[in-house]
Amino acid sequence: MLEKQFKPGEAEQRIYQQWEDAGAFKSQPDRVAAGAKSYCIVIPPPNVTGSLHMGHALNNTVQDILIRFERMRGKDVLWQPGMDHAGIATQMVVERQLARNNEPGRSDMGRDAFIERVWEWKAKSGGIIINQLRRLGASCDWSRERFTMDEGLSKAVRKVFVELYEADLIYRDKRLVNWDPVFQTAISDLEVENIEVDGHFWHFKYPLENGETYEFPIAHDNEGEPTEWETRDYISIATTRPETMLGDGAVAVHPSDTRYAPIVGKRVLLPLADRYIPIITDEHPDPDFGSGAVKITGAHDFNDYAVARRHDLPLLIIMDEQGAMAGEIPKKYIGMDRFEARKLIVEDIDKLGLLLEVEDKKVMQPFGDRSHAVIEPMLTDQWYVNAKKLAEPAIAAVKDGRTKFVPSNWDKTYFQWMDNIEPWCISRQLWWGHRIPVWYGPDEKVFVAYTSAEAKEQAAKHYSKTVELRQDPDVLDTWFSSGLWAFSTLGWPDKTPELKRYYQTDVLVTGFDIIFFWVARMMMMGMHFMDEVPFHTVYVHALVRDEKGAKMSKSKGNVMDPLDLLDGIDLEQLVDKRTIGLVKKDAKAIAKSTRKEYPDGIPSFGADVLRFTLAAMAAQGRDVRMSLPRVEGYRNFSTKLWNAARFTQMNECVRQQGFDPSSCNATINKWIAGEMQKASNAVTLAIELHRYNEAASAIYNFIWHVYCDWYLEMIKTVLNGNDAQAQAEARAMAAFVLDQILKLLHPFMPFITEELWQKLVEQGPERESLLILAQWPTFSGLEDEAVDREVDWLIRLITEVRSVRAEMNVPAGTKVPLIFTGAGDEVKGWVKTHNETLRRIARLEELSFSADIPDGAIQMILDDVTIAMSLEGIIDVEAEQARLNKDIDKQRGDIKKIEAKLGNENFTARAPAEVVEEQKRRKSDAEQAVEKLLIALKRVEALG
RNA sequence: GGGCGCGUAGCUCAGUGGGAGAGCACCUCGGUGACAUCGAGGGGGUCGUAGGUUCAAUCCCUACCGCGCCCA
Repeated sequence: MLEKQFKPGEAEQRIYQQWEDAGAFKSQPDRVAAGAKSYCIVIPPPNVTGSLHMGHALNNTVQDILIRFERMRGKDVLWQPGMDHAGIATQMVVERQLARNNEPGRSDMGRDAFIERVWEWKAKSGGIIINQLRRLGASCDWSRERFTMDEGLSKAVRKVFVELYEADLIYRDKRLVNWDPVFQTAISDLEVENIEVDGHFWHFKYPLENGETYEFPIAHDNEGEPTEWETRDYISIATTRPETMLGDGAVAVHPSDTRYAPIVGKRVLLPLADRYIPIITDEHPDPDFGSGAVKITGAHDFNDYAVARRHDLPLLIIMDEQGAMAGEIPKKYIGMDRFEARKLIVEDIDKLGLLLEVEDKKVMQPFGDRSHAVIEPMLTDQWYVNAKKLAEPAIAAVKDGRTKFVPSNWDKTYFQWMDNIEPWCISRQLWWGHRIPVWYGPDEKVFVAYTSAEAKEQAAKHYSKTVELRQDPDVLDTWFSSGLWAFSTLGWPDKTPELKRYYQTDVLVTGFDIIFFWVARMMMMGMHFMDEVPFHTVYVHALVRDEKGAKMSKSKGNVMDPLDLLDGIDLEQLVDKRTIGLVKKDAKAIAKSTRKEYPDGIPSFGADVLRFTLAAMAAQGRDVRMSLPRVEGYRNFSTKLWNAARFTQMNECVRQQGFDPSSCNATINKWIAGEMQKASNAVTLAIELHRYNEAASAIYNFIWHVYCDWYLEMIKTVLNGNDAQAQAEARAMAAFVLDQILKLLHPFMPFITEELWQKLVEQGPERESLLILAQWPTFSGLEDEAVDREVDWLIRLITEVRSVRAEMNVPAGTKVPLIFTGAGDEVKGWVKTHNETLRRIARLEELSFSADIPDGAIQMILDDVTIAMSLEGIIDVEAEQARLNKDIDKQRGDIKKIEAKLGNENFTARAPAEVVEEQKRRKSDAEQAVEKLLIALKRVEALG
């Protein structure tokens, strides 16, 4: 006998172990031999430093739904798991650990020792997330787990680098990059977050050479013509970053800006630096913004860099790798931090009498997404991928539909990025990562090779003698290796059977935030090296937000940890967790709101409930708002299923070997067979279309509102009755449908369904396999229109009786007789057949037929039949009149609306015939109802 | 400035060119041999605003208002 409740905490780990022991997660090549298709998903590799958040939970729930679904459909399924090495993040974690332990830092211990240390860290503390994914129920083939720094994947990386270099698609270049002064490495555009902060706009005077002057307009009339001028011996420039002025190479004005026309070509004195720089014209300055004159600091600003290149201006580097002032600038600033220097430079300019004005201004400032340091544009030598070239086939592949985005509008995002793609800077000044396979000779000649031995060989050939080579100290961007993920994990560059079987993979499931980072790069690499798209479908799911729609973030204190929903957490622990590491003021506010929102902490829901909630809320194109009441609702749903199973068990609903659902005689069994077929088709189709919320709601409704609310209720008569044959049929059918329910629900709620699957064998035949390996249901031919009509009538009758009873205050316990008037043979037959069931469910006494409606009865109209509910004693005449009148009004309202339509010639002439027919049918139904209701009303009035 | 998306019941959200839906919340009744994490019944919406297309618009188109995200 089943326990009273399902206990996820106890069951989940046990069941997961069973799956693994049975090898259920492993791919099944033998299925291919038997004619089945292969199906493959590569996991978006989580970060080795990462831990599970709601986004992962949603992402992996969706993947697991697909994987379990296709596995049950008999495909040879591979869900390829793994992690990426997360260059910056991991290096940061280990460096912090060293600092905390007062151990020698990275540079003190040296490169090899440090890398060894990172591996140690990984072995001990890395990859927490993998176990968290297991907790969620993810059925990845863990025997194939890969890591981007594995030997095989590293080999792939080297091959890709060498081949792209040889194809001129990788090159070295001196360009401006985003420089992270904390990690002292270049980072890509995508790793920069632009955030609006409070800043200032400083206005400086740059004096003209030799005290020259010009007339500058300071007032204008309505037409914009200048009316007043002043004589100036300077040009006014404005900047949000004064410290960069030491590196200015020119002042630029727009060619159409007549105000400055007299001084274009002249020179100004660059204050503090005591250099003369030219005034030039360029399209870049906006005449309407600030003074219209812009200082040009080519080596420290992306826009200025472009201007400097156009005009061949000097690129003066005035900062070092840590963001300290350096280079050919006055001695007093050298070595000073950039923000200190900013203050001092403003002061010094002020002292010179050249500070015009300081404005408060919101400025967009670039921050490193890992270090949160202000990013500096820096002129450095880096390695680049010619992304523009690689993007061409990747763009074409989406244009012609070889890869489809779901929902489809994401292709716009993809195109927008790909069409404007910039060279991809792939070198990073880090130690943790794939070392760039480039060696330099004594004369800086570049040798690109798979190994240092090969490089030496090349060099020996080139120089005709043995020379010392120096390997490039840098490593590659992490995304360079994860861009290969879809084929490197399958064994590429070796020609493995897995590569052949699973590439191209099927669906990529991802959040939109990494379309650029990852999807685009996998598309480019896949097209170039495999000559085929890496996946035919990219399913883009939403962001998980809090219940108010805010992005979850530590600083807002609204983060919901998926594991807390699985295991539960008490209030104090939750408060601690949310406030740790925050400044006091924030911590206090967050503690308060947390206490208010979760006065009892969070109860334990288990993985099934979390998964179902995420699936049910994952409507395409909309964010998921995680709310506790919703989670509770789905917990109740799982309990409902559990109790339904207990019910079948108590009633000896035992599965029958080889049971055929089309073999049933009883209407109700035929009906549930049809409903089961509809539900199974709906779930299947919805998953195929990636409409997970629709799939979830189809199975939810079938279980709760069809199987439990009606089917189980209706067969109780038979189950408790004396007809052994009917009883056997109902038992077998109830058990059979429950089995199908477990299968249909399994991709969403794997644990509870597997548990029931196994526990429901106390009687009946053994299971052939675990549920995870059972066959997905497909049915046809089980629907029967006549049966549906009959059961629909029963349901409407019962609902009507219940409704009227409640409305007329007939006590729930009172059994009342029902008299049918005007019933045809069909209805008479139905009533006879289901007599007992009707009496039990609707709490009725005797069901009889009569030509006359008795006086003093409550009257109901069901199609063409009037049904009287006789009560002992007197009915409330007024209430009954009101009830009937209300219904009449409603029906008449409907009739009026329909008449308006039918009276419109355009409608009858142009609308499809079936639509017109439908309206006519509805009208006559309503008229019939009104007619009967009026008679009923008259009868009641006669009483009064 | 460019792009994407969202305004539907008190809340959270589905949905559809032809009779407005769910869950939660709310109100009433109910300890009835699966289930009170339950059952039965009920109230509640001019589907953001204004135009247009159409026989017909909550749905398609346009504009506007409000909100969110991404990119510059």
